[in-house]
Order: sequence, then structure tokens, then C-alpha cells
Amino acid sequence: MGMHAMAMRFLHLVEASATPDDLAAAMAAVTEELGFQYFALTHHVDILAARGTAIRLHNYPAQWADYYDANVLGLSDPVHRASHVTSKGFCWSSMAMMIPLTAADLRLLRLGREQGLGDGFTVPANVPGEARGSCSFANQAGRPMPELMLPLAQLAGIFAFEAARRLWTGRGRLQDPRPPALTDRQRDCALLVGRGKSDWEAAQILGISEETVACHVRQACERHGVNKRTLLVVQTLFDGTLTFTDLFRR
Amino acid sequence: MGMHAMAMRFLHLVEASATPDDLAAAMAAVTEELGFQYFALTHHVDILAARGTAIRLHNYPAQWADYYDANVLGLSDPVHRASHVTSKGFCWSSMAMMIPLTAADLRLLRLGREQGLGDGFTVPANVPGEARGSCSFANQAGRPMPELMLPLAQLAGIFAFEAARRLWTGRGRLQDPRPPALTDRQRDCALLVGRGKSDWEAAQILGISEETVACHVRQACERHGVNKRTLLVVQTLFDGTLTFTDLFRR
DNA sequence: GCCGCTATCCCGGAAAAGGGGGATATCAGC
DNA sequence: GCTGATATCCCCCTTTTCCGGGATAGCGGC
Repeated sequence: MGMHAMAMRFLHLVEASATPDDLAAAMAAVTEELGFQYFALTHHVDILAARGTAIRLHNYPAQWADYYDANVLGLSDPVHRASHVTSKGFCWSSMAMMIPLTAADLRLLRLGREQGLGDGFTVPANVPGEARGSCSFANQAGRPMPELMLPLAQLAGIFAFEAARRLWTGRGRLQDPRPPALTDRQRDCALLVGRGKSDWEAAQILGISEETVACHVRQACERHGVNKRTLLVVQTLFDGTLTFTDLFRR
Repeated sequence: MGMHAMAMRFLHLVEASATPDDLAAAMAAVTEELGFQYFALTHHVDILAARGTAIRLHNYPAQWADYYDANVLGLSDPVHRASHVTSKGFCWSSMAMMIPLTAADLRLLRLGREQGLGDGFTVPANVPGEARGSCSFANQAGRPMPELMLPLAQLAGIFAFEAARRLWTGRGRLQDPRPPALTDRQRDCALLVGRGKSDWEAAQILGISEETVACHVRQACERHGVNKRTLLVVQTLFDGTLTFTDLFRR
């Protein structure tokens, strides 16, 4: 089968998943087709503390997963750290060229190998403002890295993570309860609020009166069903009305 | 040629680029092979203000690029905002389902069409702590979207952005190295601030006095060099100290 | 033992935000 | 011509934040 056909089939497989279990089954199949044994689709958080709110699917050996969770490795795992310095998938063997590996990192990697984990390929999945995440594929120690499949693994990782985001948060769903749109002026004001300006300062910048700014901010808050400017900023950042790039310009 | 061969050729093409001009030439070739006419590989910043420190390569019509830069659209462009809410490439036609489009957004899209830009496909490229970026491919209005090439376009976009990062990294990175760490209690307070609680409410929740909360909030603000609780929330969200998942979790 | 960091609590004044109440003008759509 | 949405401006009052001061106590490192 050609690569395009495989890519589309992976996409449809993971997009058809209606539950995390579905997705896990789909990923197990995809992983096998890619020439890997293990997959891990996860947010980089303390998975025990996050309790179901964070993405977490894998078919790693249970023993390894337990050790991993018990030591909150989701936060310090060098594979995850490396995935924070690139937007492209990478082989674990090249991690050392991406981030400095500490003694603890090397111990962890050695321990993983002892428990049967060999080389792997990790696709970063970073969405601004959300927990960082990734999709990894790995093999038992000794099995060769399926080099020819890496472009497909990159695609599969992205598709899988988006499918997981859809299942976990409902975001990315392509038919929606649409978030309340703000008027241009309300967005202007929300932007300045997000930059920490007072109503008076925003008024100077926009060349209007303080009361008008306060009015726009209040109405923007109403649309988002909140009563604090801080929450307005959080909501607008979350729904994409504002971005960090907007807030930090200049 | 098979899809895998094309993907690898794209990868080698962009990785072989030694200068931005090389990369632009490589991208022009890739774009054509993908069935598109235009590409834009860019950080989402005020490109005139960023002056060479930000990635910016494209072959859009000059007239459009000038208008775009003059109006600092790199920051408010709905295509860019949409690329901040996903990690997967998307067609511009599905943007309305991803983010709320304001009147200004619709005006901008109409203007683009008038200047010959039709539908496009944008690959987000987000690396935590760096400016958000993306790689877009677009066609003249009227030309069909090359659906079969979209998986390849996704890969090409990622490869290209990483190649650009490699080229630009030598000329100054866009990140500050060390986000100020908060103490546990400061983080607790920042979290409650991000949930819109007043100091008094946070005090009730944490079982301490209002003044103590105010003190933690103030010190957390100091560490981030800000003087408003709204900015504290923005900063902690940006640097990953807090995530939306934290804020919305109950 | 001292120092720095953390966490806790307290005060007071100035500034800002939050939540009411109004008003007028424009513009698009029916 | 009316209606609704938008944008603008004004007043008042309460609550909250912001920014100076303070103080005490535990804990870990040098």
C-alpha cells in the first residue's frame, strides 16, 4: 500500500474513534503497521495528579508505566524535554544533540532499556496555552528503527494527538458550540486588558474615554459569562480570540 | 514518484539549505510540486518590529505582503490565530469552525481574495517558549485544493519550519532562557487568580488569610516582572507554569 | 549561629475594577 | 421608518487590587 493511502487510513482510523478505548485500539494497529511495538500518547503532566483530565494512552509494559507514574516522570522525562525544543519528530538516539542529558536522564534511559524499551521516535504536539504533549513510538531493545516509516509515524503522531484532544476536551471538533465572538472594539479592549493596561491607559491608547473602555470590557465579559477581566483574558486566550503573540507584540 | 520518496526529497532539500535564500528557492520548488502556488513560512510577530530575528519567508504577491506588514497582520491574522488552537495542518475553509471570526477577519479574507489568494493549507509550528509560527501553502482563487497532497504538505511544512529555525537560530533566538519558577504556594495562588478568585476567596479556599494570599500574589508578580494579576496569569500560562487544563479542572 | 527563603499575618491609603443607572449617533437590515 | 447592534460618553457607589510599610516562625545551607 502506498504511503498516501496509509496516511489517510491512519487519519480515518483515529478520527473514527469515539472513546479513548477505541483510540487505544486504533493506535495499537497503527503502531504495528508502522513497524513499532509500543506507543504512548500523552500530555506532559503529573498524570496521577491530573486524574483523567490529561491525555494518557499507551501500551508500554505495565511495570514501566507504574514506575514512570510513581516518579512523576511525565514532567522530567528527557524525551518530553527534547520534544519541547522542536516541532519535528525525532529519534531518541538524537536526543543528546537536542538537550543536555543529566545523569538522572541517563539512569532513566538505562532503566527503560533494562525493562525492554529500545529506541523510539517521538512527535511533539504543542498547542499554545495547553499542556505540552507528544506521541511516541518505540521498540523493544534490539529491534531496528523502521526508518522508512518515520514520515508516516510523524503524520500518525499528529493525527493521533489531535484525535485525543478531540476526545479529551471536545476542542478541535469540527462542528461546534461556537464560542462567543467579540466585536472588533471589544477585542481591542480585551487585548489591552491582556497586556495589563488599566481602563484609563487603554482609553489613552485607543483615543476614547475611560468609560467607553470599561463598557466594552464589561460587555466582552458578559459574552463570555465571566465577571473578572482576568477571566476574560483567560477565556479569549483559550478560545483563540486572543493569542500570546497578540499580547506580547512590541 | 511515491509519497515517501517525495517526503524524503523535501526533507533533504530544505535541510540542505544554507541560507534563507536557499530555503526560499527550495520552498518554491516544494510548493509547486505539492500543487500550490504560494508559500509563507513565518513567525507570528510584528515582522517590521522583529527586524530579522523572526522567521519570514514567502512568495506571496508583493502587494499583499506590503499591505500585510504595514497593518501588522502577522499578529491578528485569523489563519495564525487558528494555527494556535491545533497541532495539525488545516484548510483555511475550516477556520470558522476553529476560532470565532470577527468582522475585521472577514474583511481581511475578502481583501486577500480580491488580491488573488484563494484557499490554503496551514501547518502550525509551535515550540514552547518561542514565537508561534506556521507554514502555509496557498493557491490563486479558483484553483482547486490539492487534497491528495495535504499529508505531504503537512510534512513539508514541519520540515521547512525546522529548517528555518536552524537557519535563524544562529542569528538570535526568540526566547528568554529561564522562566522564573514560583514557590508552591505562589503557584497555588496564581492558579486561583487564574480562576478569577479574589484574594478573599482564595484565602477561604486555601484556609489562610487574605493578606497572605495578597502577599503570595504580589511576590509571584514580582518574579515575573509584572504588576497586575492579569499579567501574572498570562505569563504563567505562557511559560507553562499554569495550563488551561489546570484552570478549568475542578 | 546566621542568612536566605518560605509562609504566615497585619495596617492603611490610593488606584482601579465591578456593577448599576443613564444618553446619543451611526449603520445595516427589514 | 423602525429595530438591533455597535460605539461613544457621563455619573455614582462599592469592592477589590496595588503598593508602601511592618512582624513572626520554620527550615536548610554555609
